[in-house]
Amino acid sequence: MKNTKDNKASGIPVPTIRRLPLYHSFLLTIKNKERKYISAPDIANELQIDPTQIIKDFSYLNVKGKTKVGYVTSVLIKILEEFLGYHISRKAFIVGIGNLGSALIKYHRFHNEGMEITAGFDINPEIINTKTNNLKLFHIDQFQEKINETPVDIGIIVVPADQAQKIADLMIKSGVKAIWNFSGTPLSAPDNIIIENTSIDSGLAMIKWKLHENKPLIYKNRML
Amino acid sequence: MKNTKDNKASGIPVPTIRRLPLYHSFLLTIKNKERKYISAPDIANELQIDPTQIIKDFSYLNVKGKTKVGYVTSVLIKILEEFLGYHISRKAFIVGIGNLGSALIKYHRFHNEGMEITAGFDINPEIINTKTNNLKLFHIDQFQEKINETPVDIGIIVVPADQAQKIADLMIKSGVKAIWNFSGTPLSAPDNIIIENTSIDSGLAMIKWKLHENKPLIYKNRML
DNA sequence: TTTTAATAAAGAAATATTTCTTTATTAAGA
DNA sequence: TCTTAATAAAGAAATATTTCTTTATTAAAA
Ligand SMILES: NC(=O)c1ccc[n+]([C@@H]2O[C@H](COP(=O)([O-])OP(=O)(O)OC[C@H]3O[C@@H](n4cnc5c(N)ncnc54)[C@H](O)[C@@H]3O)[C@@H](O)[C@H]2O)c1
Ligand SMILES: NC(=O)c1ccc[n+]([C@@H]2O[C@H](COP(=O)([O-])OP(=O)(O)OC[C@H]3O[C@@H](n4cnc5c(N)ncnc54)[C@H](O)[C@@H]3O)[C@@H](O)[C@H]2O)c1
Repeated sequence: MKNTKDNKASGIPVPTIRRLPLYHSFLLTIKNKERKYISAPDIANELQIDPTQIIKDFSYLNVKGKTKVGYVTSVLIKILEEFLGYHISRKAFIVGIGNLGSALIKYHRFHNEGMEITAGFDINPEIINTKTNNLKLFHIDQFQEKINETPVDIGIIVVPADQAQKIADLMIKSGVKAIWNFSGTPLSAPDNIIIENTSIDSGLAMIKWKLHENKPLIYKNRML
Repeated sequence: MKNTKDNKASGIPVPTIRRLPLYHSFLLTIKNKERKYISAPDIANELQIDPTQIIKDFSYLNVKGKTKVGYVTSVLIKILEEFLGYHISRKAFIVGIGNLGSALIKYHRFHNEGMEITAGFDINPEIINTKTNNLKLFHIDQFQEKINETPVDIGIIVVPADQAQKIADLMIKSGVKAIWNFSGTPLSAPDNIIIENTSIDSGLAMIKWKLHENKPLIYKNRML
C-alpha cells in the first residue's frame, strides 16, 4: 500500500535498468556510423527486443522520440550515461586477485562506466606489494588501513566461496556501501548494505535447462 | 491462451532456475557439516530469502519436505543436480582466450556442473597451438574443422564486442545449439539458437543505481 | 496540398513472480 | 496422552513486467 505509491514514483523496473548498458553499448556503434537518428524498430531489429519494450524503457528516462524519425542518438546516449552515472566516478577495492579478479582489474570498461578500482587485496605472498595493470596489491590485513586513507563505496569480492562471507564482514565493518559478489555464494549483510550477486553459474543453469527442455519461454525478449 | 496452458505444464519460473545453483552451493556446505535435515527457514536465514519462496522453488522440483523437520539434505542435493543436469556433460568451445576467457577456462566448477570445454580459439598467434590449463588452443579459422571432429552443443564468446556477432554467425553455421555471450553486446540469431547473455555491466548498472537512489526495491528478495 | 505509412505514446491487458494467508501435519515437550 | 510450536503445502493476493491495442503525430511520397 505504501510501497505501491513509492514505486510508482521511482518506478523504473529492475530489468529495464539491466538493459540500459546494452542499449548504451549498441548506441555507441550507431553514433560511430554518424547516424543522427535511431528508431525503436531499428534498435529492436538489431537487439531482438520488442520495439514497444524499448520505447517503454526509454520513457522511464523521460526521453521523447519524434514520430516517424525516432530518437536523437547523441541525446539518447547522453541521457543513458547520466542515468547510469557514468560521469560520477565511484571508488572500489577488489579482494581476490586470482583468475577472475585479474580479469576484472584489466576490464577497461569499468572506467568508462564510472567505477575506479583503486587497490587490490589478496593473501598470496607472491603477489602482495606487486602491481597488476598498474594497480597496487596489498595483503588483506591492510584493508582497513587502506580504506581509512582513501574511502571507497564499492567492495568487489572474487575470493573462493568459503572465504566470501569473511571478506564481506570485513568490508561492512570498514564502511563500504555496496558489495559486488562474484563468489557464487550468497552473503549475509544488514539491510542498508547493497549486495549485487553476479553468478556465472546461474547462466550455465539457464543454458543447460534450455538445452534440455525444448519449450520456449513465454516472454519473448528475455535478454537478461 | 495456448501459452498459458503450456507454461502451467512446464511451469518453472526463470528466477527460480537462476536461484537453484545458489541453493546447491549452500547445501553442499550443509552436507559437509553432516546435517541430515535442513528446513526452509534455516536456508532462508542464511541466504536472506523469504522461506516461502524457497518452499515454492523446491515444490517446482516436486521435492516434498517433512513438517517440523524440513528437507533431507542429500535428497535435495541430488534432485537439484539432476534438474540442473550436472550429471549430463555437455561439450563446449570457447572463443577469445584473453583475460576473461582464460579465467573461464580455469574455472573448475564448470566441470562439476556438467560443461566440458574441449577446445579454445583465438587469433593471437602467440597463443595458438599452445595450451592453457591443459586445453588446446587453435586459430579461429580451424573452428569448423574442429567442431566436425568433435561436435559441441555450447559456444562461449569472450571476444571484444565488435567481433562477437561474427563469431556467433560462425558458431551458428557450425551447428552449436547454445551460445553463451560474455561480450556485453547483444547478438542476432535464429529463434532455435539458445542465447544466454552474461552482462557484467548490468551488475555495475544496478550497483550504481542503488548507490544513487536510496529507495529499496519492492520485492525484498531480489538476489539475481 | 493531400495521402500514406512509419513511428512514438499511452494505457489496457496478459503474463510472471513474489509475498501473504490459511490449513494441515507432526515432532517434541508437558 | 495431550498440547504446543514449528514447519510445509496450497492457494489467494499483491506486485512487477511484458506485450498488445489504440491513438496521435508527422515526414515523405503522391
Ligand atoms: N574463474 C572464473 O571464471 C570464475 C567464474 C565465476 C565465478 N568465479 C568465482 O570467483 C572466485 C574466484 O575465482 P578464481 O577463479 O579467480 O579463483 P582463484 O583461486 O584464481 O583466485 C582466488 C584468489 O583469492 C585469494 N584469496 C583466498 N582467500 C583469500 C582471503 N581470505 N583474502 C584475500 N584473498 C584471498 C587467493 O589467493 C587467490 O588469489 C571464486 O569464488 C569463484 O567461484 C570464478
Ligand atoms: N575482462 C573482464 O573482466 C570482462 C568483464 C566483462 C566482460 N568482458 C568482455 O569479454 C570480452 C573479452 O574481454 P577480455 O578482457 O578478455 O579482453 P581481451 O582483449 O583480454 O581478450 C579478447 C581475446 O579475443 C581475441 N580475439 C579478438 N578477435 C578475435 C576473433 N575474431 N576471433 C577469435 N579471437 C579473437 C583476442 O586475441 C583476445 O585474446 C569483451 O567483450 C569484454 O567486454 C570482459
